Amino acid sequence: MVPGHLSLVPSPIDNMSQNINSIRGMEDLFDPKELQKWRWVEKKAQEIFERAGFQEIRTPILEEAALFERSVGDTTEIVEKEMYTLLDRNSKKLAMRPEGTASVVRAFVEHFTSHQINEGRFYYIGPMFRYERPQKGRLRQFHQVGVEVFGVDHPTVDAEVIGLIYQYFLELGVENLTCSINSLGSRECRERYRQTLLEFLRTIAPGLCEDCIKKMDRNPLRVLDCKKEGCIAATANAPKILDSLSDESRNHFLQLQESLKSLNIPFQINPRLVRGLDYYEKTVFEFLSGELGAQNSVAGGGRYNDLVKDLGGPQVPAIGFAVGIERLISILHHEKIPVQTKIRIYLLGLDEDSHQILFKFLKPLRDSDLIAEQDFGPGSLKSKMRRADRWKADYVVICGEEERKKGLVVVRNMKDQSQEEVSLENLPQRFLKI
RNA sequence: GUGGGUGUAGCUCAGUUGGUUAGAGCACCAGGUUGUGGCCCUGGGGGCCGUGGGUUCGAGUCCCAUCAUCCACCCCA
Repeated sequence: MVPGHLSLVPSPIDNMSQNINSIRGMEDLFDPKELQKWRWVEKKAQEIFERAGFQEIRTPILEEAALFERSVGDTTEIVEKEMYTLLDRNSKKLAMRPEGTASVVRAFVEHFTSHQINEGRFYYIGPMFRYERPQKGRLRQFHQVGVEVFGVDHPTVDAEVIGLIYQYFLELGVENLTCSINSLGSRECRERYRQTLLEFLRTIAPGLCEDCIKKMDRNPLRVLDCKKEGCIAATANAPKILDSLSDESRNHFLQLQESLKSLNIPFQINPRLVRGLDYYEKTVFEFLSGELGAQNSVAGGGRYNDLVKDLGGPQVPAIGFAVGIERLISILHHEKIPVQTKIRIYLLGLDEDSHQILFKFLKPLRDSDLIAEQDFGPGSLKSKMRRADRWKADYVVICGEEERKKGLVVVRNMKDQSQEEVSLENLPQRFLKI
């Protein structure tokens, strides 16, 4: 170390013995049962959304930070406080995506609208990143499945989209969800409402909490979202956004309700529902679970008719939503998950020569769509059998000196404990008839 | 960023008013037939008691700091 220089970084030697652990709020997934749920959730999403004419899209995790500043909004919590940003080697400011919509819109503008294709239906599955304090239902790396529909501004499409999530939950067997909807109106309605609300809030400001007073001028709508009793009471008589809607927006909202009813989707109107992302307008919605603790929102979304244009594309209306996979999985208790029932075969040799003989069968067995593993480990037959059992083998193929002399192997059925001798030539076929 | 709870074996946790070599269950390993798993029995390995300071003759136990984790606020999926 250079004398006179303070080293803030521990020397490599100090570091040597220190374990490196996963970053807070980011998890390793390796529990087979948990992963089974993940696959099920992902598979169902593919099925349902592809049946509804959506195509998958995979966008990069890293984007220019400006993308999110311009879409999600640079005064939102997500962008202000929670975004993972970094400078690349050219000092370009990048961000790990905190949500999916912005990237999909960026890609849509880049690859579709540039060729006069102004409609499209996309779905995505992938990790999102937000620098928050982890707690129940909240991680720093979490995963979402989401969909975006570009090209139509029609309430029936809103209902279709909400219906798709509803069906998704239904087919996964998730219960106890409530769907809340609201309308923020078009940009014009929203601006008009902002003014009336602001005027109202000023008159009741003394009754609001500190946070709300701070929020008031920057984003007055969010005051309505405050969960403090005092604020809820103080704003009880606040002008309702639904009263500020233009005729067009109001009709849109009413038609949406009609469509939802005809689809038999239960919903409630929550006039205080305001989403934390700036790009929403008109329809917003959210699915809440009663089993999640404080972070009870499993899915949320809304319409964003001006975002495509804001990001440099033509005026293309759109609507989308995202489902939180971790939250979804945590309320997915009753496993209706179809289990894989392939036969598991454990090849167990007792000496080197037997290993060689069995090894010849390993690939053929796997090629016949069976799950096969060979034991090369140390130990007695007893301990090898223990391993086979722990591995949940259906059959164990045993080969030792005795078998080698006779040119056969012993096949043990682990369930009924029966054993039979099978000649080497017949070994792969032995399992095909099961 | 703010508040509260918790950090002892791979996992779930005991650990008395500070007092010898720190415990249990599960898991793991070995043995109980010289070549046969689960159940049972016996034995075994494995802990700088999160980390760093302090008080004390003596700290897993008390004090301070720090880190991690969980829950809540905030915000969101």
